[in-house]
Amino acid sequence: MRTESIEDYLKAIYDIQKEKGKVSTNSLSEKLNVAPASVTSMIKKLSLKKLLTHKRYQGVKLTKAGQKIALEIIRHHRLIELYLQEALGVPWDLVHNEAEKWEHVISEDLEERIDKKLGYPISDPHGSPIPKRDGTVIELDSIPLTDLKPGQTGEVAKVSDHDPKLLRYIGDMGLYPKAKVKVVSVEPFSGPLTINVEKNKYIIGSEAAQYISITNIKFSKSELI
Amino acid sequence: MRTESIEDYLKAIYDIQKEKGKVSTNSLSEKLNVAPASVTSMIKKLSLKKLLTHKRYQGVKLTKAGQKIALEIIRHHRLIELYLQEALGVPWDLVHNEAEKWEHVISEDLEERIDKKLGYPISDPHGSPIPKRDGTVIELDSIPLTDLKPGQTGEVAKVSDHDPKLLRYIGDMGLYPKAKVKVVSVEPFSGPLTINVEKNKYIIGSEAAQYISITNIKFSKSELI
DNA sequence: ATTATATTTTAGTTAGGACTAAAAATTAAA
DNA sequence: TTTAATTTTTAGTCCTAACTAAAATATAAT
Repeated sequence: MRTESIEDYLKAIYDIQKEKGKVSTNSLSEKLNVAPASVTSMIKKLSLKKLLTHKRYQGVKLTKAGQKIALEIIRHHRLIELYLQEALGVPWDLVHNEAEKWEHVISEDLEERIDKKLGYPISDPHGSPIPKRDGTVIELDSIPLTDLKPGQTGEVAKVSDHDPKLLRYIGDMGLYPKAKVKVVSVEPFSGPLTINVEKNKYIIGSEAAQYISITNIKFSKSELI
Repeated sequence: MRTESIEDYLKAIYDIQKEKGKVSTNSLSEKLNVAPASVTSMIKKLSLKKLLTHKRYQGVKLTKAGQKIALEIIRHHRLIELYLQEALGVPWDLVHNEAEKWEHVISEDLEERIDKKLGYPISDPHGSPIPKRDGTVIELDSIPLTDLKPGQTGEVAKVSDHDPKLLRYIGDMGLYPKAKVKVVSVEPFSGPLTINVEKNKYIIGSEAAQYISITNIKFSKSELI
């Protein structure tokens, strides 16, 4: 059987694999907010179902079958996020939680209708790519805003979507995907960054800046962008 | 806690109460497709939670609190059905199953957005009234199509929504809510009915006709409607 | 190399919600 | 009213997926 819980685990594994490479029991425990022991037993089950492989103390890895399910759910999630924003005006800091539930119960037929309605989009409101039905995903490479040097410009590729408060903060500065950013200065010791977003100047803490990914990086001498 | 299962029971109880008056353990068992023994234990739990009262061998009755939840879920269900049809073109025989899942996970905020988008509608695609947020429901009274006598006309108030095949059959004859119907003749021994729908003539079995409710009944001598 | 720390797993519970089989209570029929 | 049929409840299991506490294994530090 394919429970909601199983889908959540597979999705989490996919995400962590992408982010950190290694998927440990503890990282899953933290991401899913369950005790490590619970993760162990679920890993055992998923392994039996051949949805992942597991080497003790070296983490887990999705099989083809496991990844297929993970991508299907992620596709649901991101299509739903975008749909809620576009069609129903749900603010971008709330779409995530709503999608988190709906993603498990939407039919393939409805998924297809939504996809069509949106014109077969390639990314969600936070800039993450929407996997295709066949499991293709195009991840653009990007680096954290904190890695830019003063004088460098780029555009927002994606932002982390898990904390609504953070999203509201980021949104207030206009840091949506595709927004042009220039780093004006960076304070030492992980201090705040002074940036220009489109024509406006902001100061942003490195904590928050970490969650913003930038692509298309260039160097610019101009005061503006 | 308010689980999906609990919500399903409360909804089923509300429906049966409306339909048959008495809500027995067996009727719930049948409607929910679970064993009678399972119903008994759930009734015990819901009774403890003060969501219903129960007199042995006389059935259950929702409390105010129980009815409130039931109506909230039914409201979700019907709003979602209509939304899927209107906004995404989901055919009316499929909206029920889709809504059956989504109804449990939609937020009140999203419910409100959908309600607004639809212009605060009063009934779903099958003609059932959409309860208001405050728990108000306006049920129009109507009788089964099988109860009409030859020569009587009326309009479709609502149709049963549980069987997609039945709905497709009904839909093919144009028997949507508000459609004008005239009963031309009725064969004895629960035989088929000859009816006019708008301008077209059909023969429909009494089995199917039972699930179509008619309102606004009049007598007409005209051949047409 | 030995100790300390961190990570993972085992063992044993718990809660929700279903099931079957059998007993008990109620209603209907003879 | 006694028997028969129906309805409901008990009793005991099972499965999923969480939990805590304690044991085992790996990694890091002295």
